[in-house]
Amino acid sequence: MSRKYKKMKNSQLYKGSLNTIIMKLLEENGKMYGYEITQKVKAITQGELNITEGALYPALHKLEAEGLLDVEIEKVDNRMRKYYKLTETGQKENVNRLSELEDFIRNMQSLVNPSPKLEF
Amino acid sequence: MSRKYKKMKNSQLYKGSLNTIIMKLLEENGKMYGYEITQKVKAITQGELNITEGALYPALHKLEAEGLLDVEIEKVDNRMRKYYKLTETGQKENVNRLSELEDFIRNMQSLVNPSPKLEF
DNA sequence: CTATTATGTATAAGAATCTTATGTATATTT
DNA sequence: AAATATACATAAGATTCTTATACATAATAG
Repeated sequence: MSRKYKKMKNSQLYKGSLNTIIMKLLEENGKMYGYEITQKVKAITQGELNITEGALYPALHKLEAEGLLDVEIEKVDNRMRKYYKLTETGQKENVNRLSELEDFIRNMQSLVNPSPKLEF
Repeated sequence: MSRKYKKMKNSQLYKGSLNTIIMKLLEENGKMYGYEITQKVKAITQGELNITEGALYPALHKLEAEGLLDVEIEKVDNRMRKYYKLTETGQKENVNRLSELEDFIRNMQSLVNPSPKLEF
């Protein structure tokens, strides 16, 4: 019964980007555990994106089930940690997803920031 | 019984961005009808993002119900068109959403393209 | 010292958004 | 004459997320 009310309400825009974020962070850091990922994301985005456990853990389990992540359990200070890292398949898939993300960002910028109409 | 198979499977990344896209296009073009929006988006993204009717029409109806869009029916060539435009509230809300989108893009770039670690 | 907060994982119920599949109808092109 | 393009609409199911719990230990605050 800890877990104080944390009203986060991330922008809907982040919906669908969690898997890509997880995989990119794992690529970058080698291995990470769930709680560490939430803290890292919060730090990088200066508190703007707060990944909830209810979203994170199912996502990690799914990526593992799909063979994109490997898990390795450690016990630190008597507390359990599940370290995740990309499998080889995961590394290949990560390349695709980052490429998709670049396309996505480029397309969103085209939509929102159209090249100005030329005046004659 | 037309409707040829159109397998689109947009990247999950676009999930959550439809409302923002709609409102931005309406701000830019004054008024648009549904089908026009799908074609415009396809053109701008060079075919990479294909908005489905099953997503678009419910989204338009919801934005209208929320008071962000106004609708105006016209008949062109004996075919119905429902033109949508931003209400005043919608214009204000659009500013917020575009600002959220900028933050989102910035954050995603930070996550994916971190500033290189300095070496000493 | 005891209550809260931080660290750490997990799942279930429900909301929100989207894909896929239809349905209806007219205009245009093949 | 048939297929495609234009134009709207909704329902079923999938996916992803929020919110609310649950359990457990370590560290900090009052």
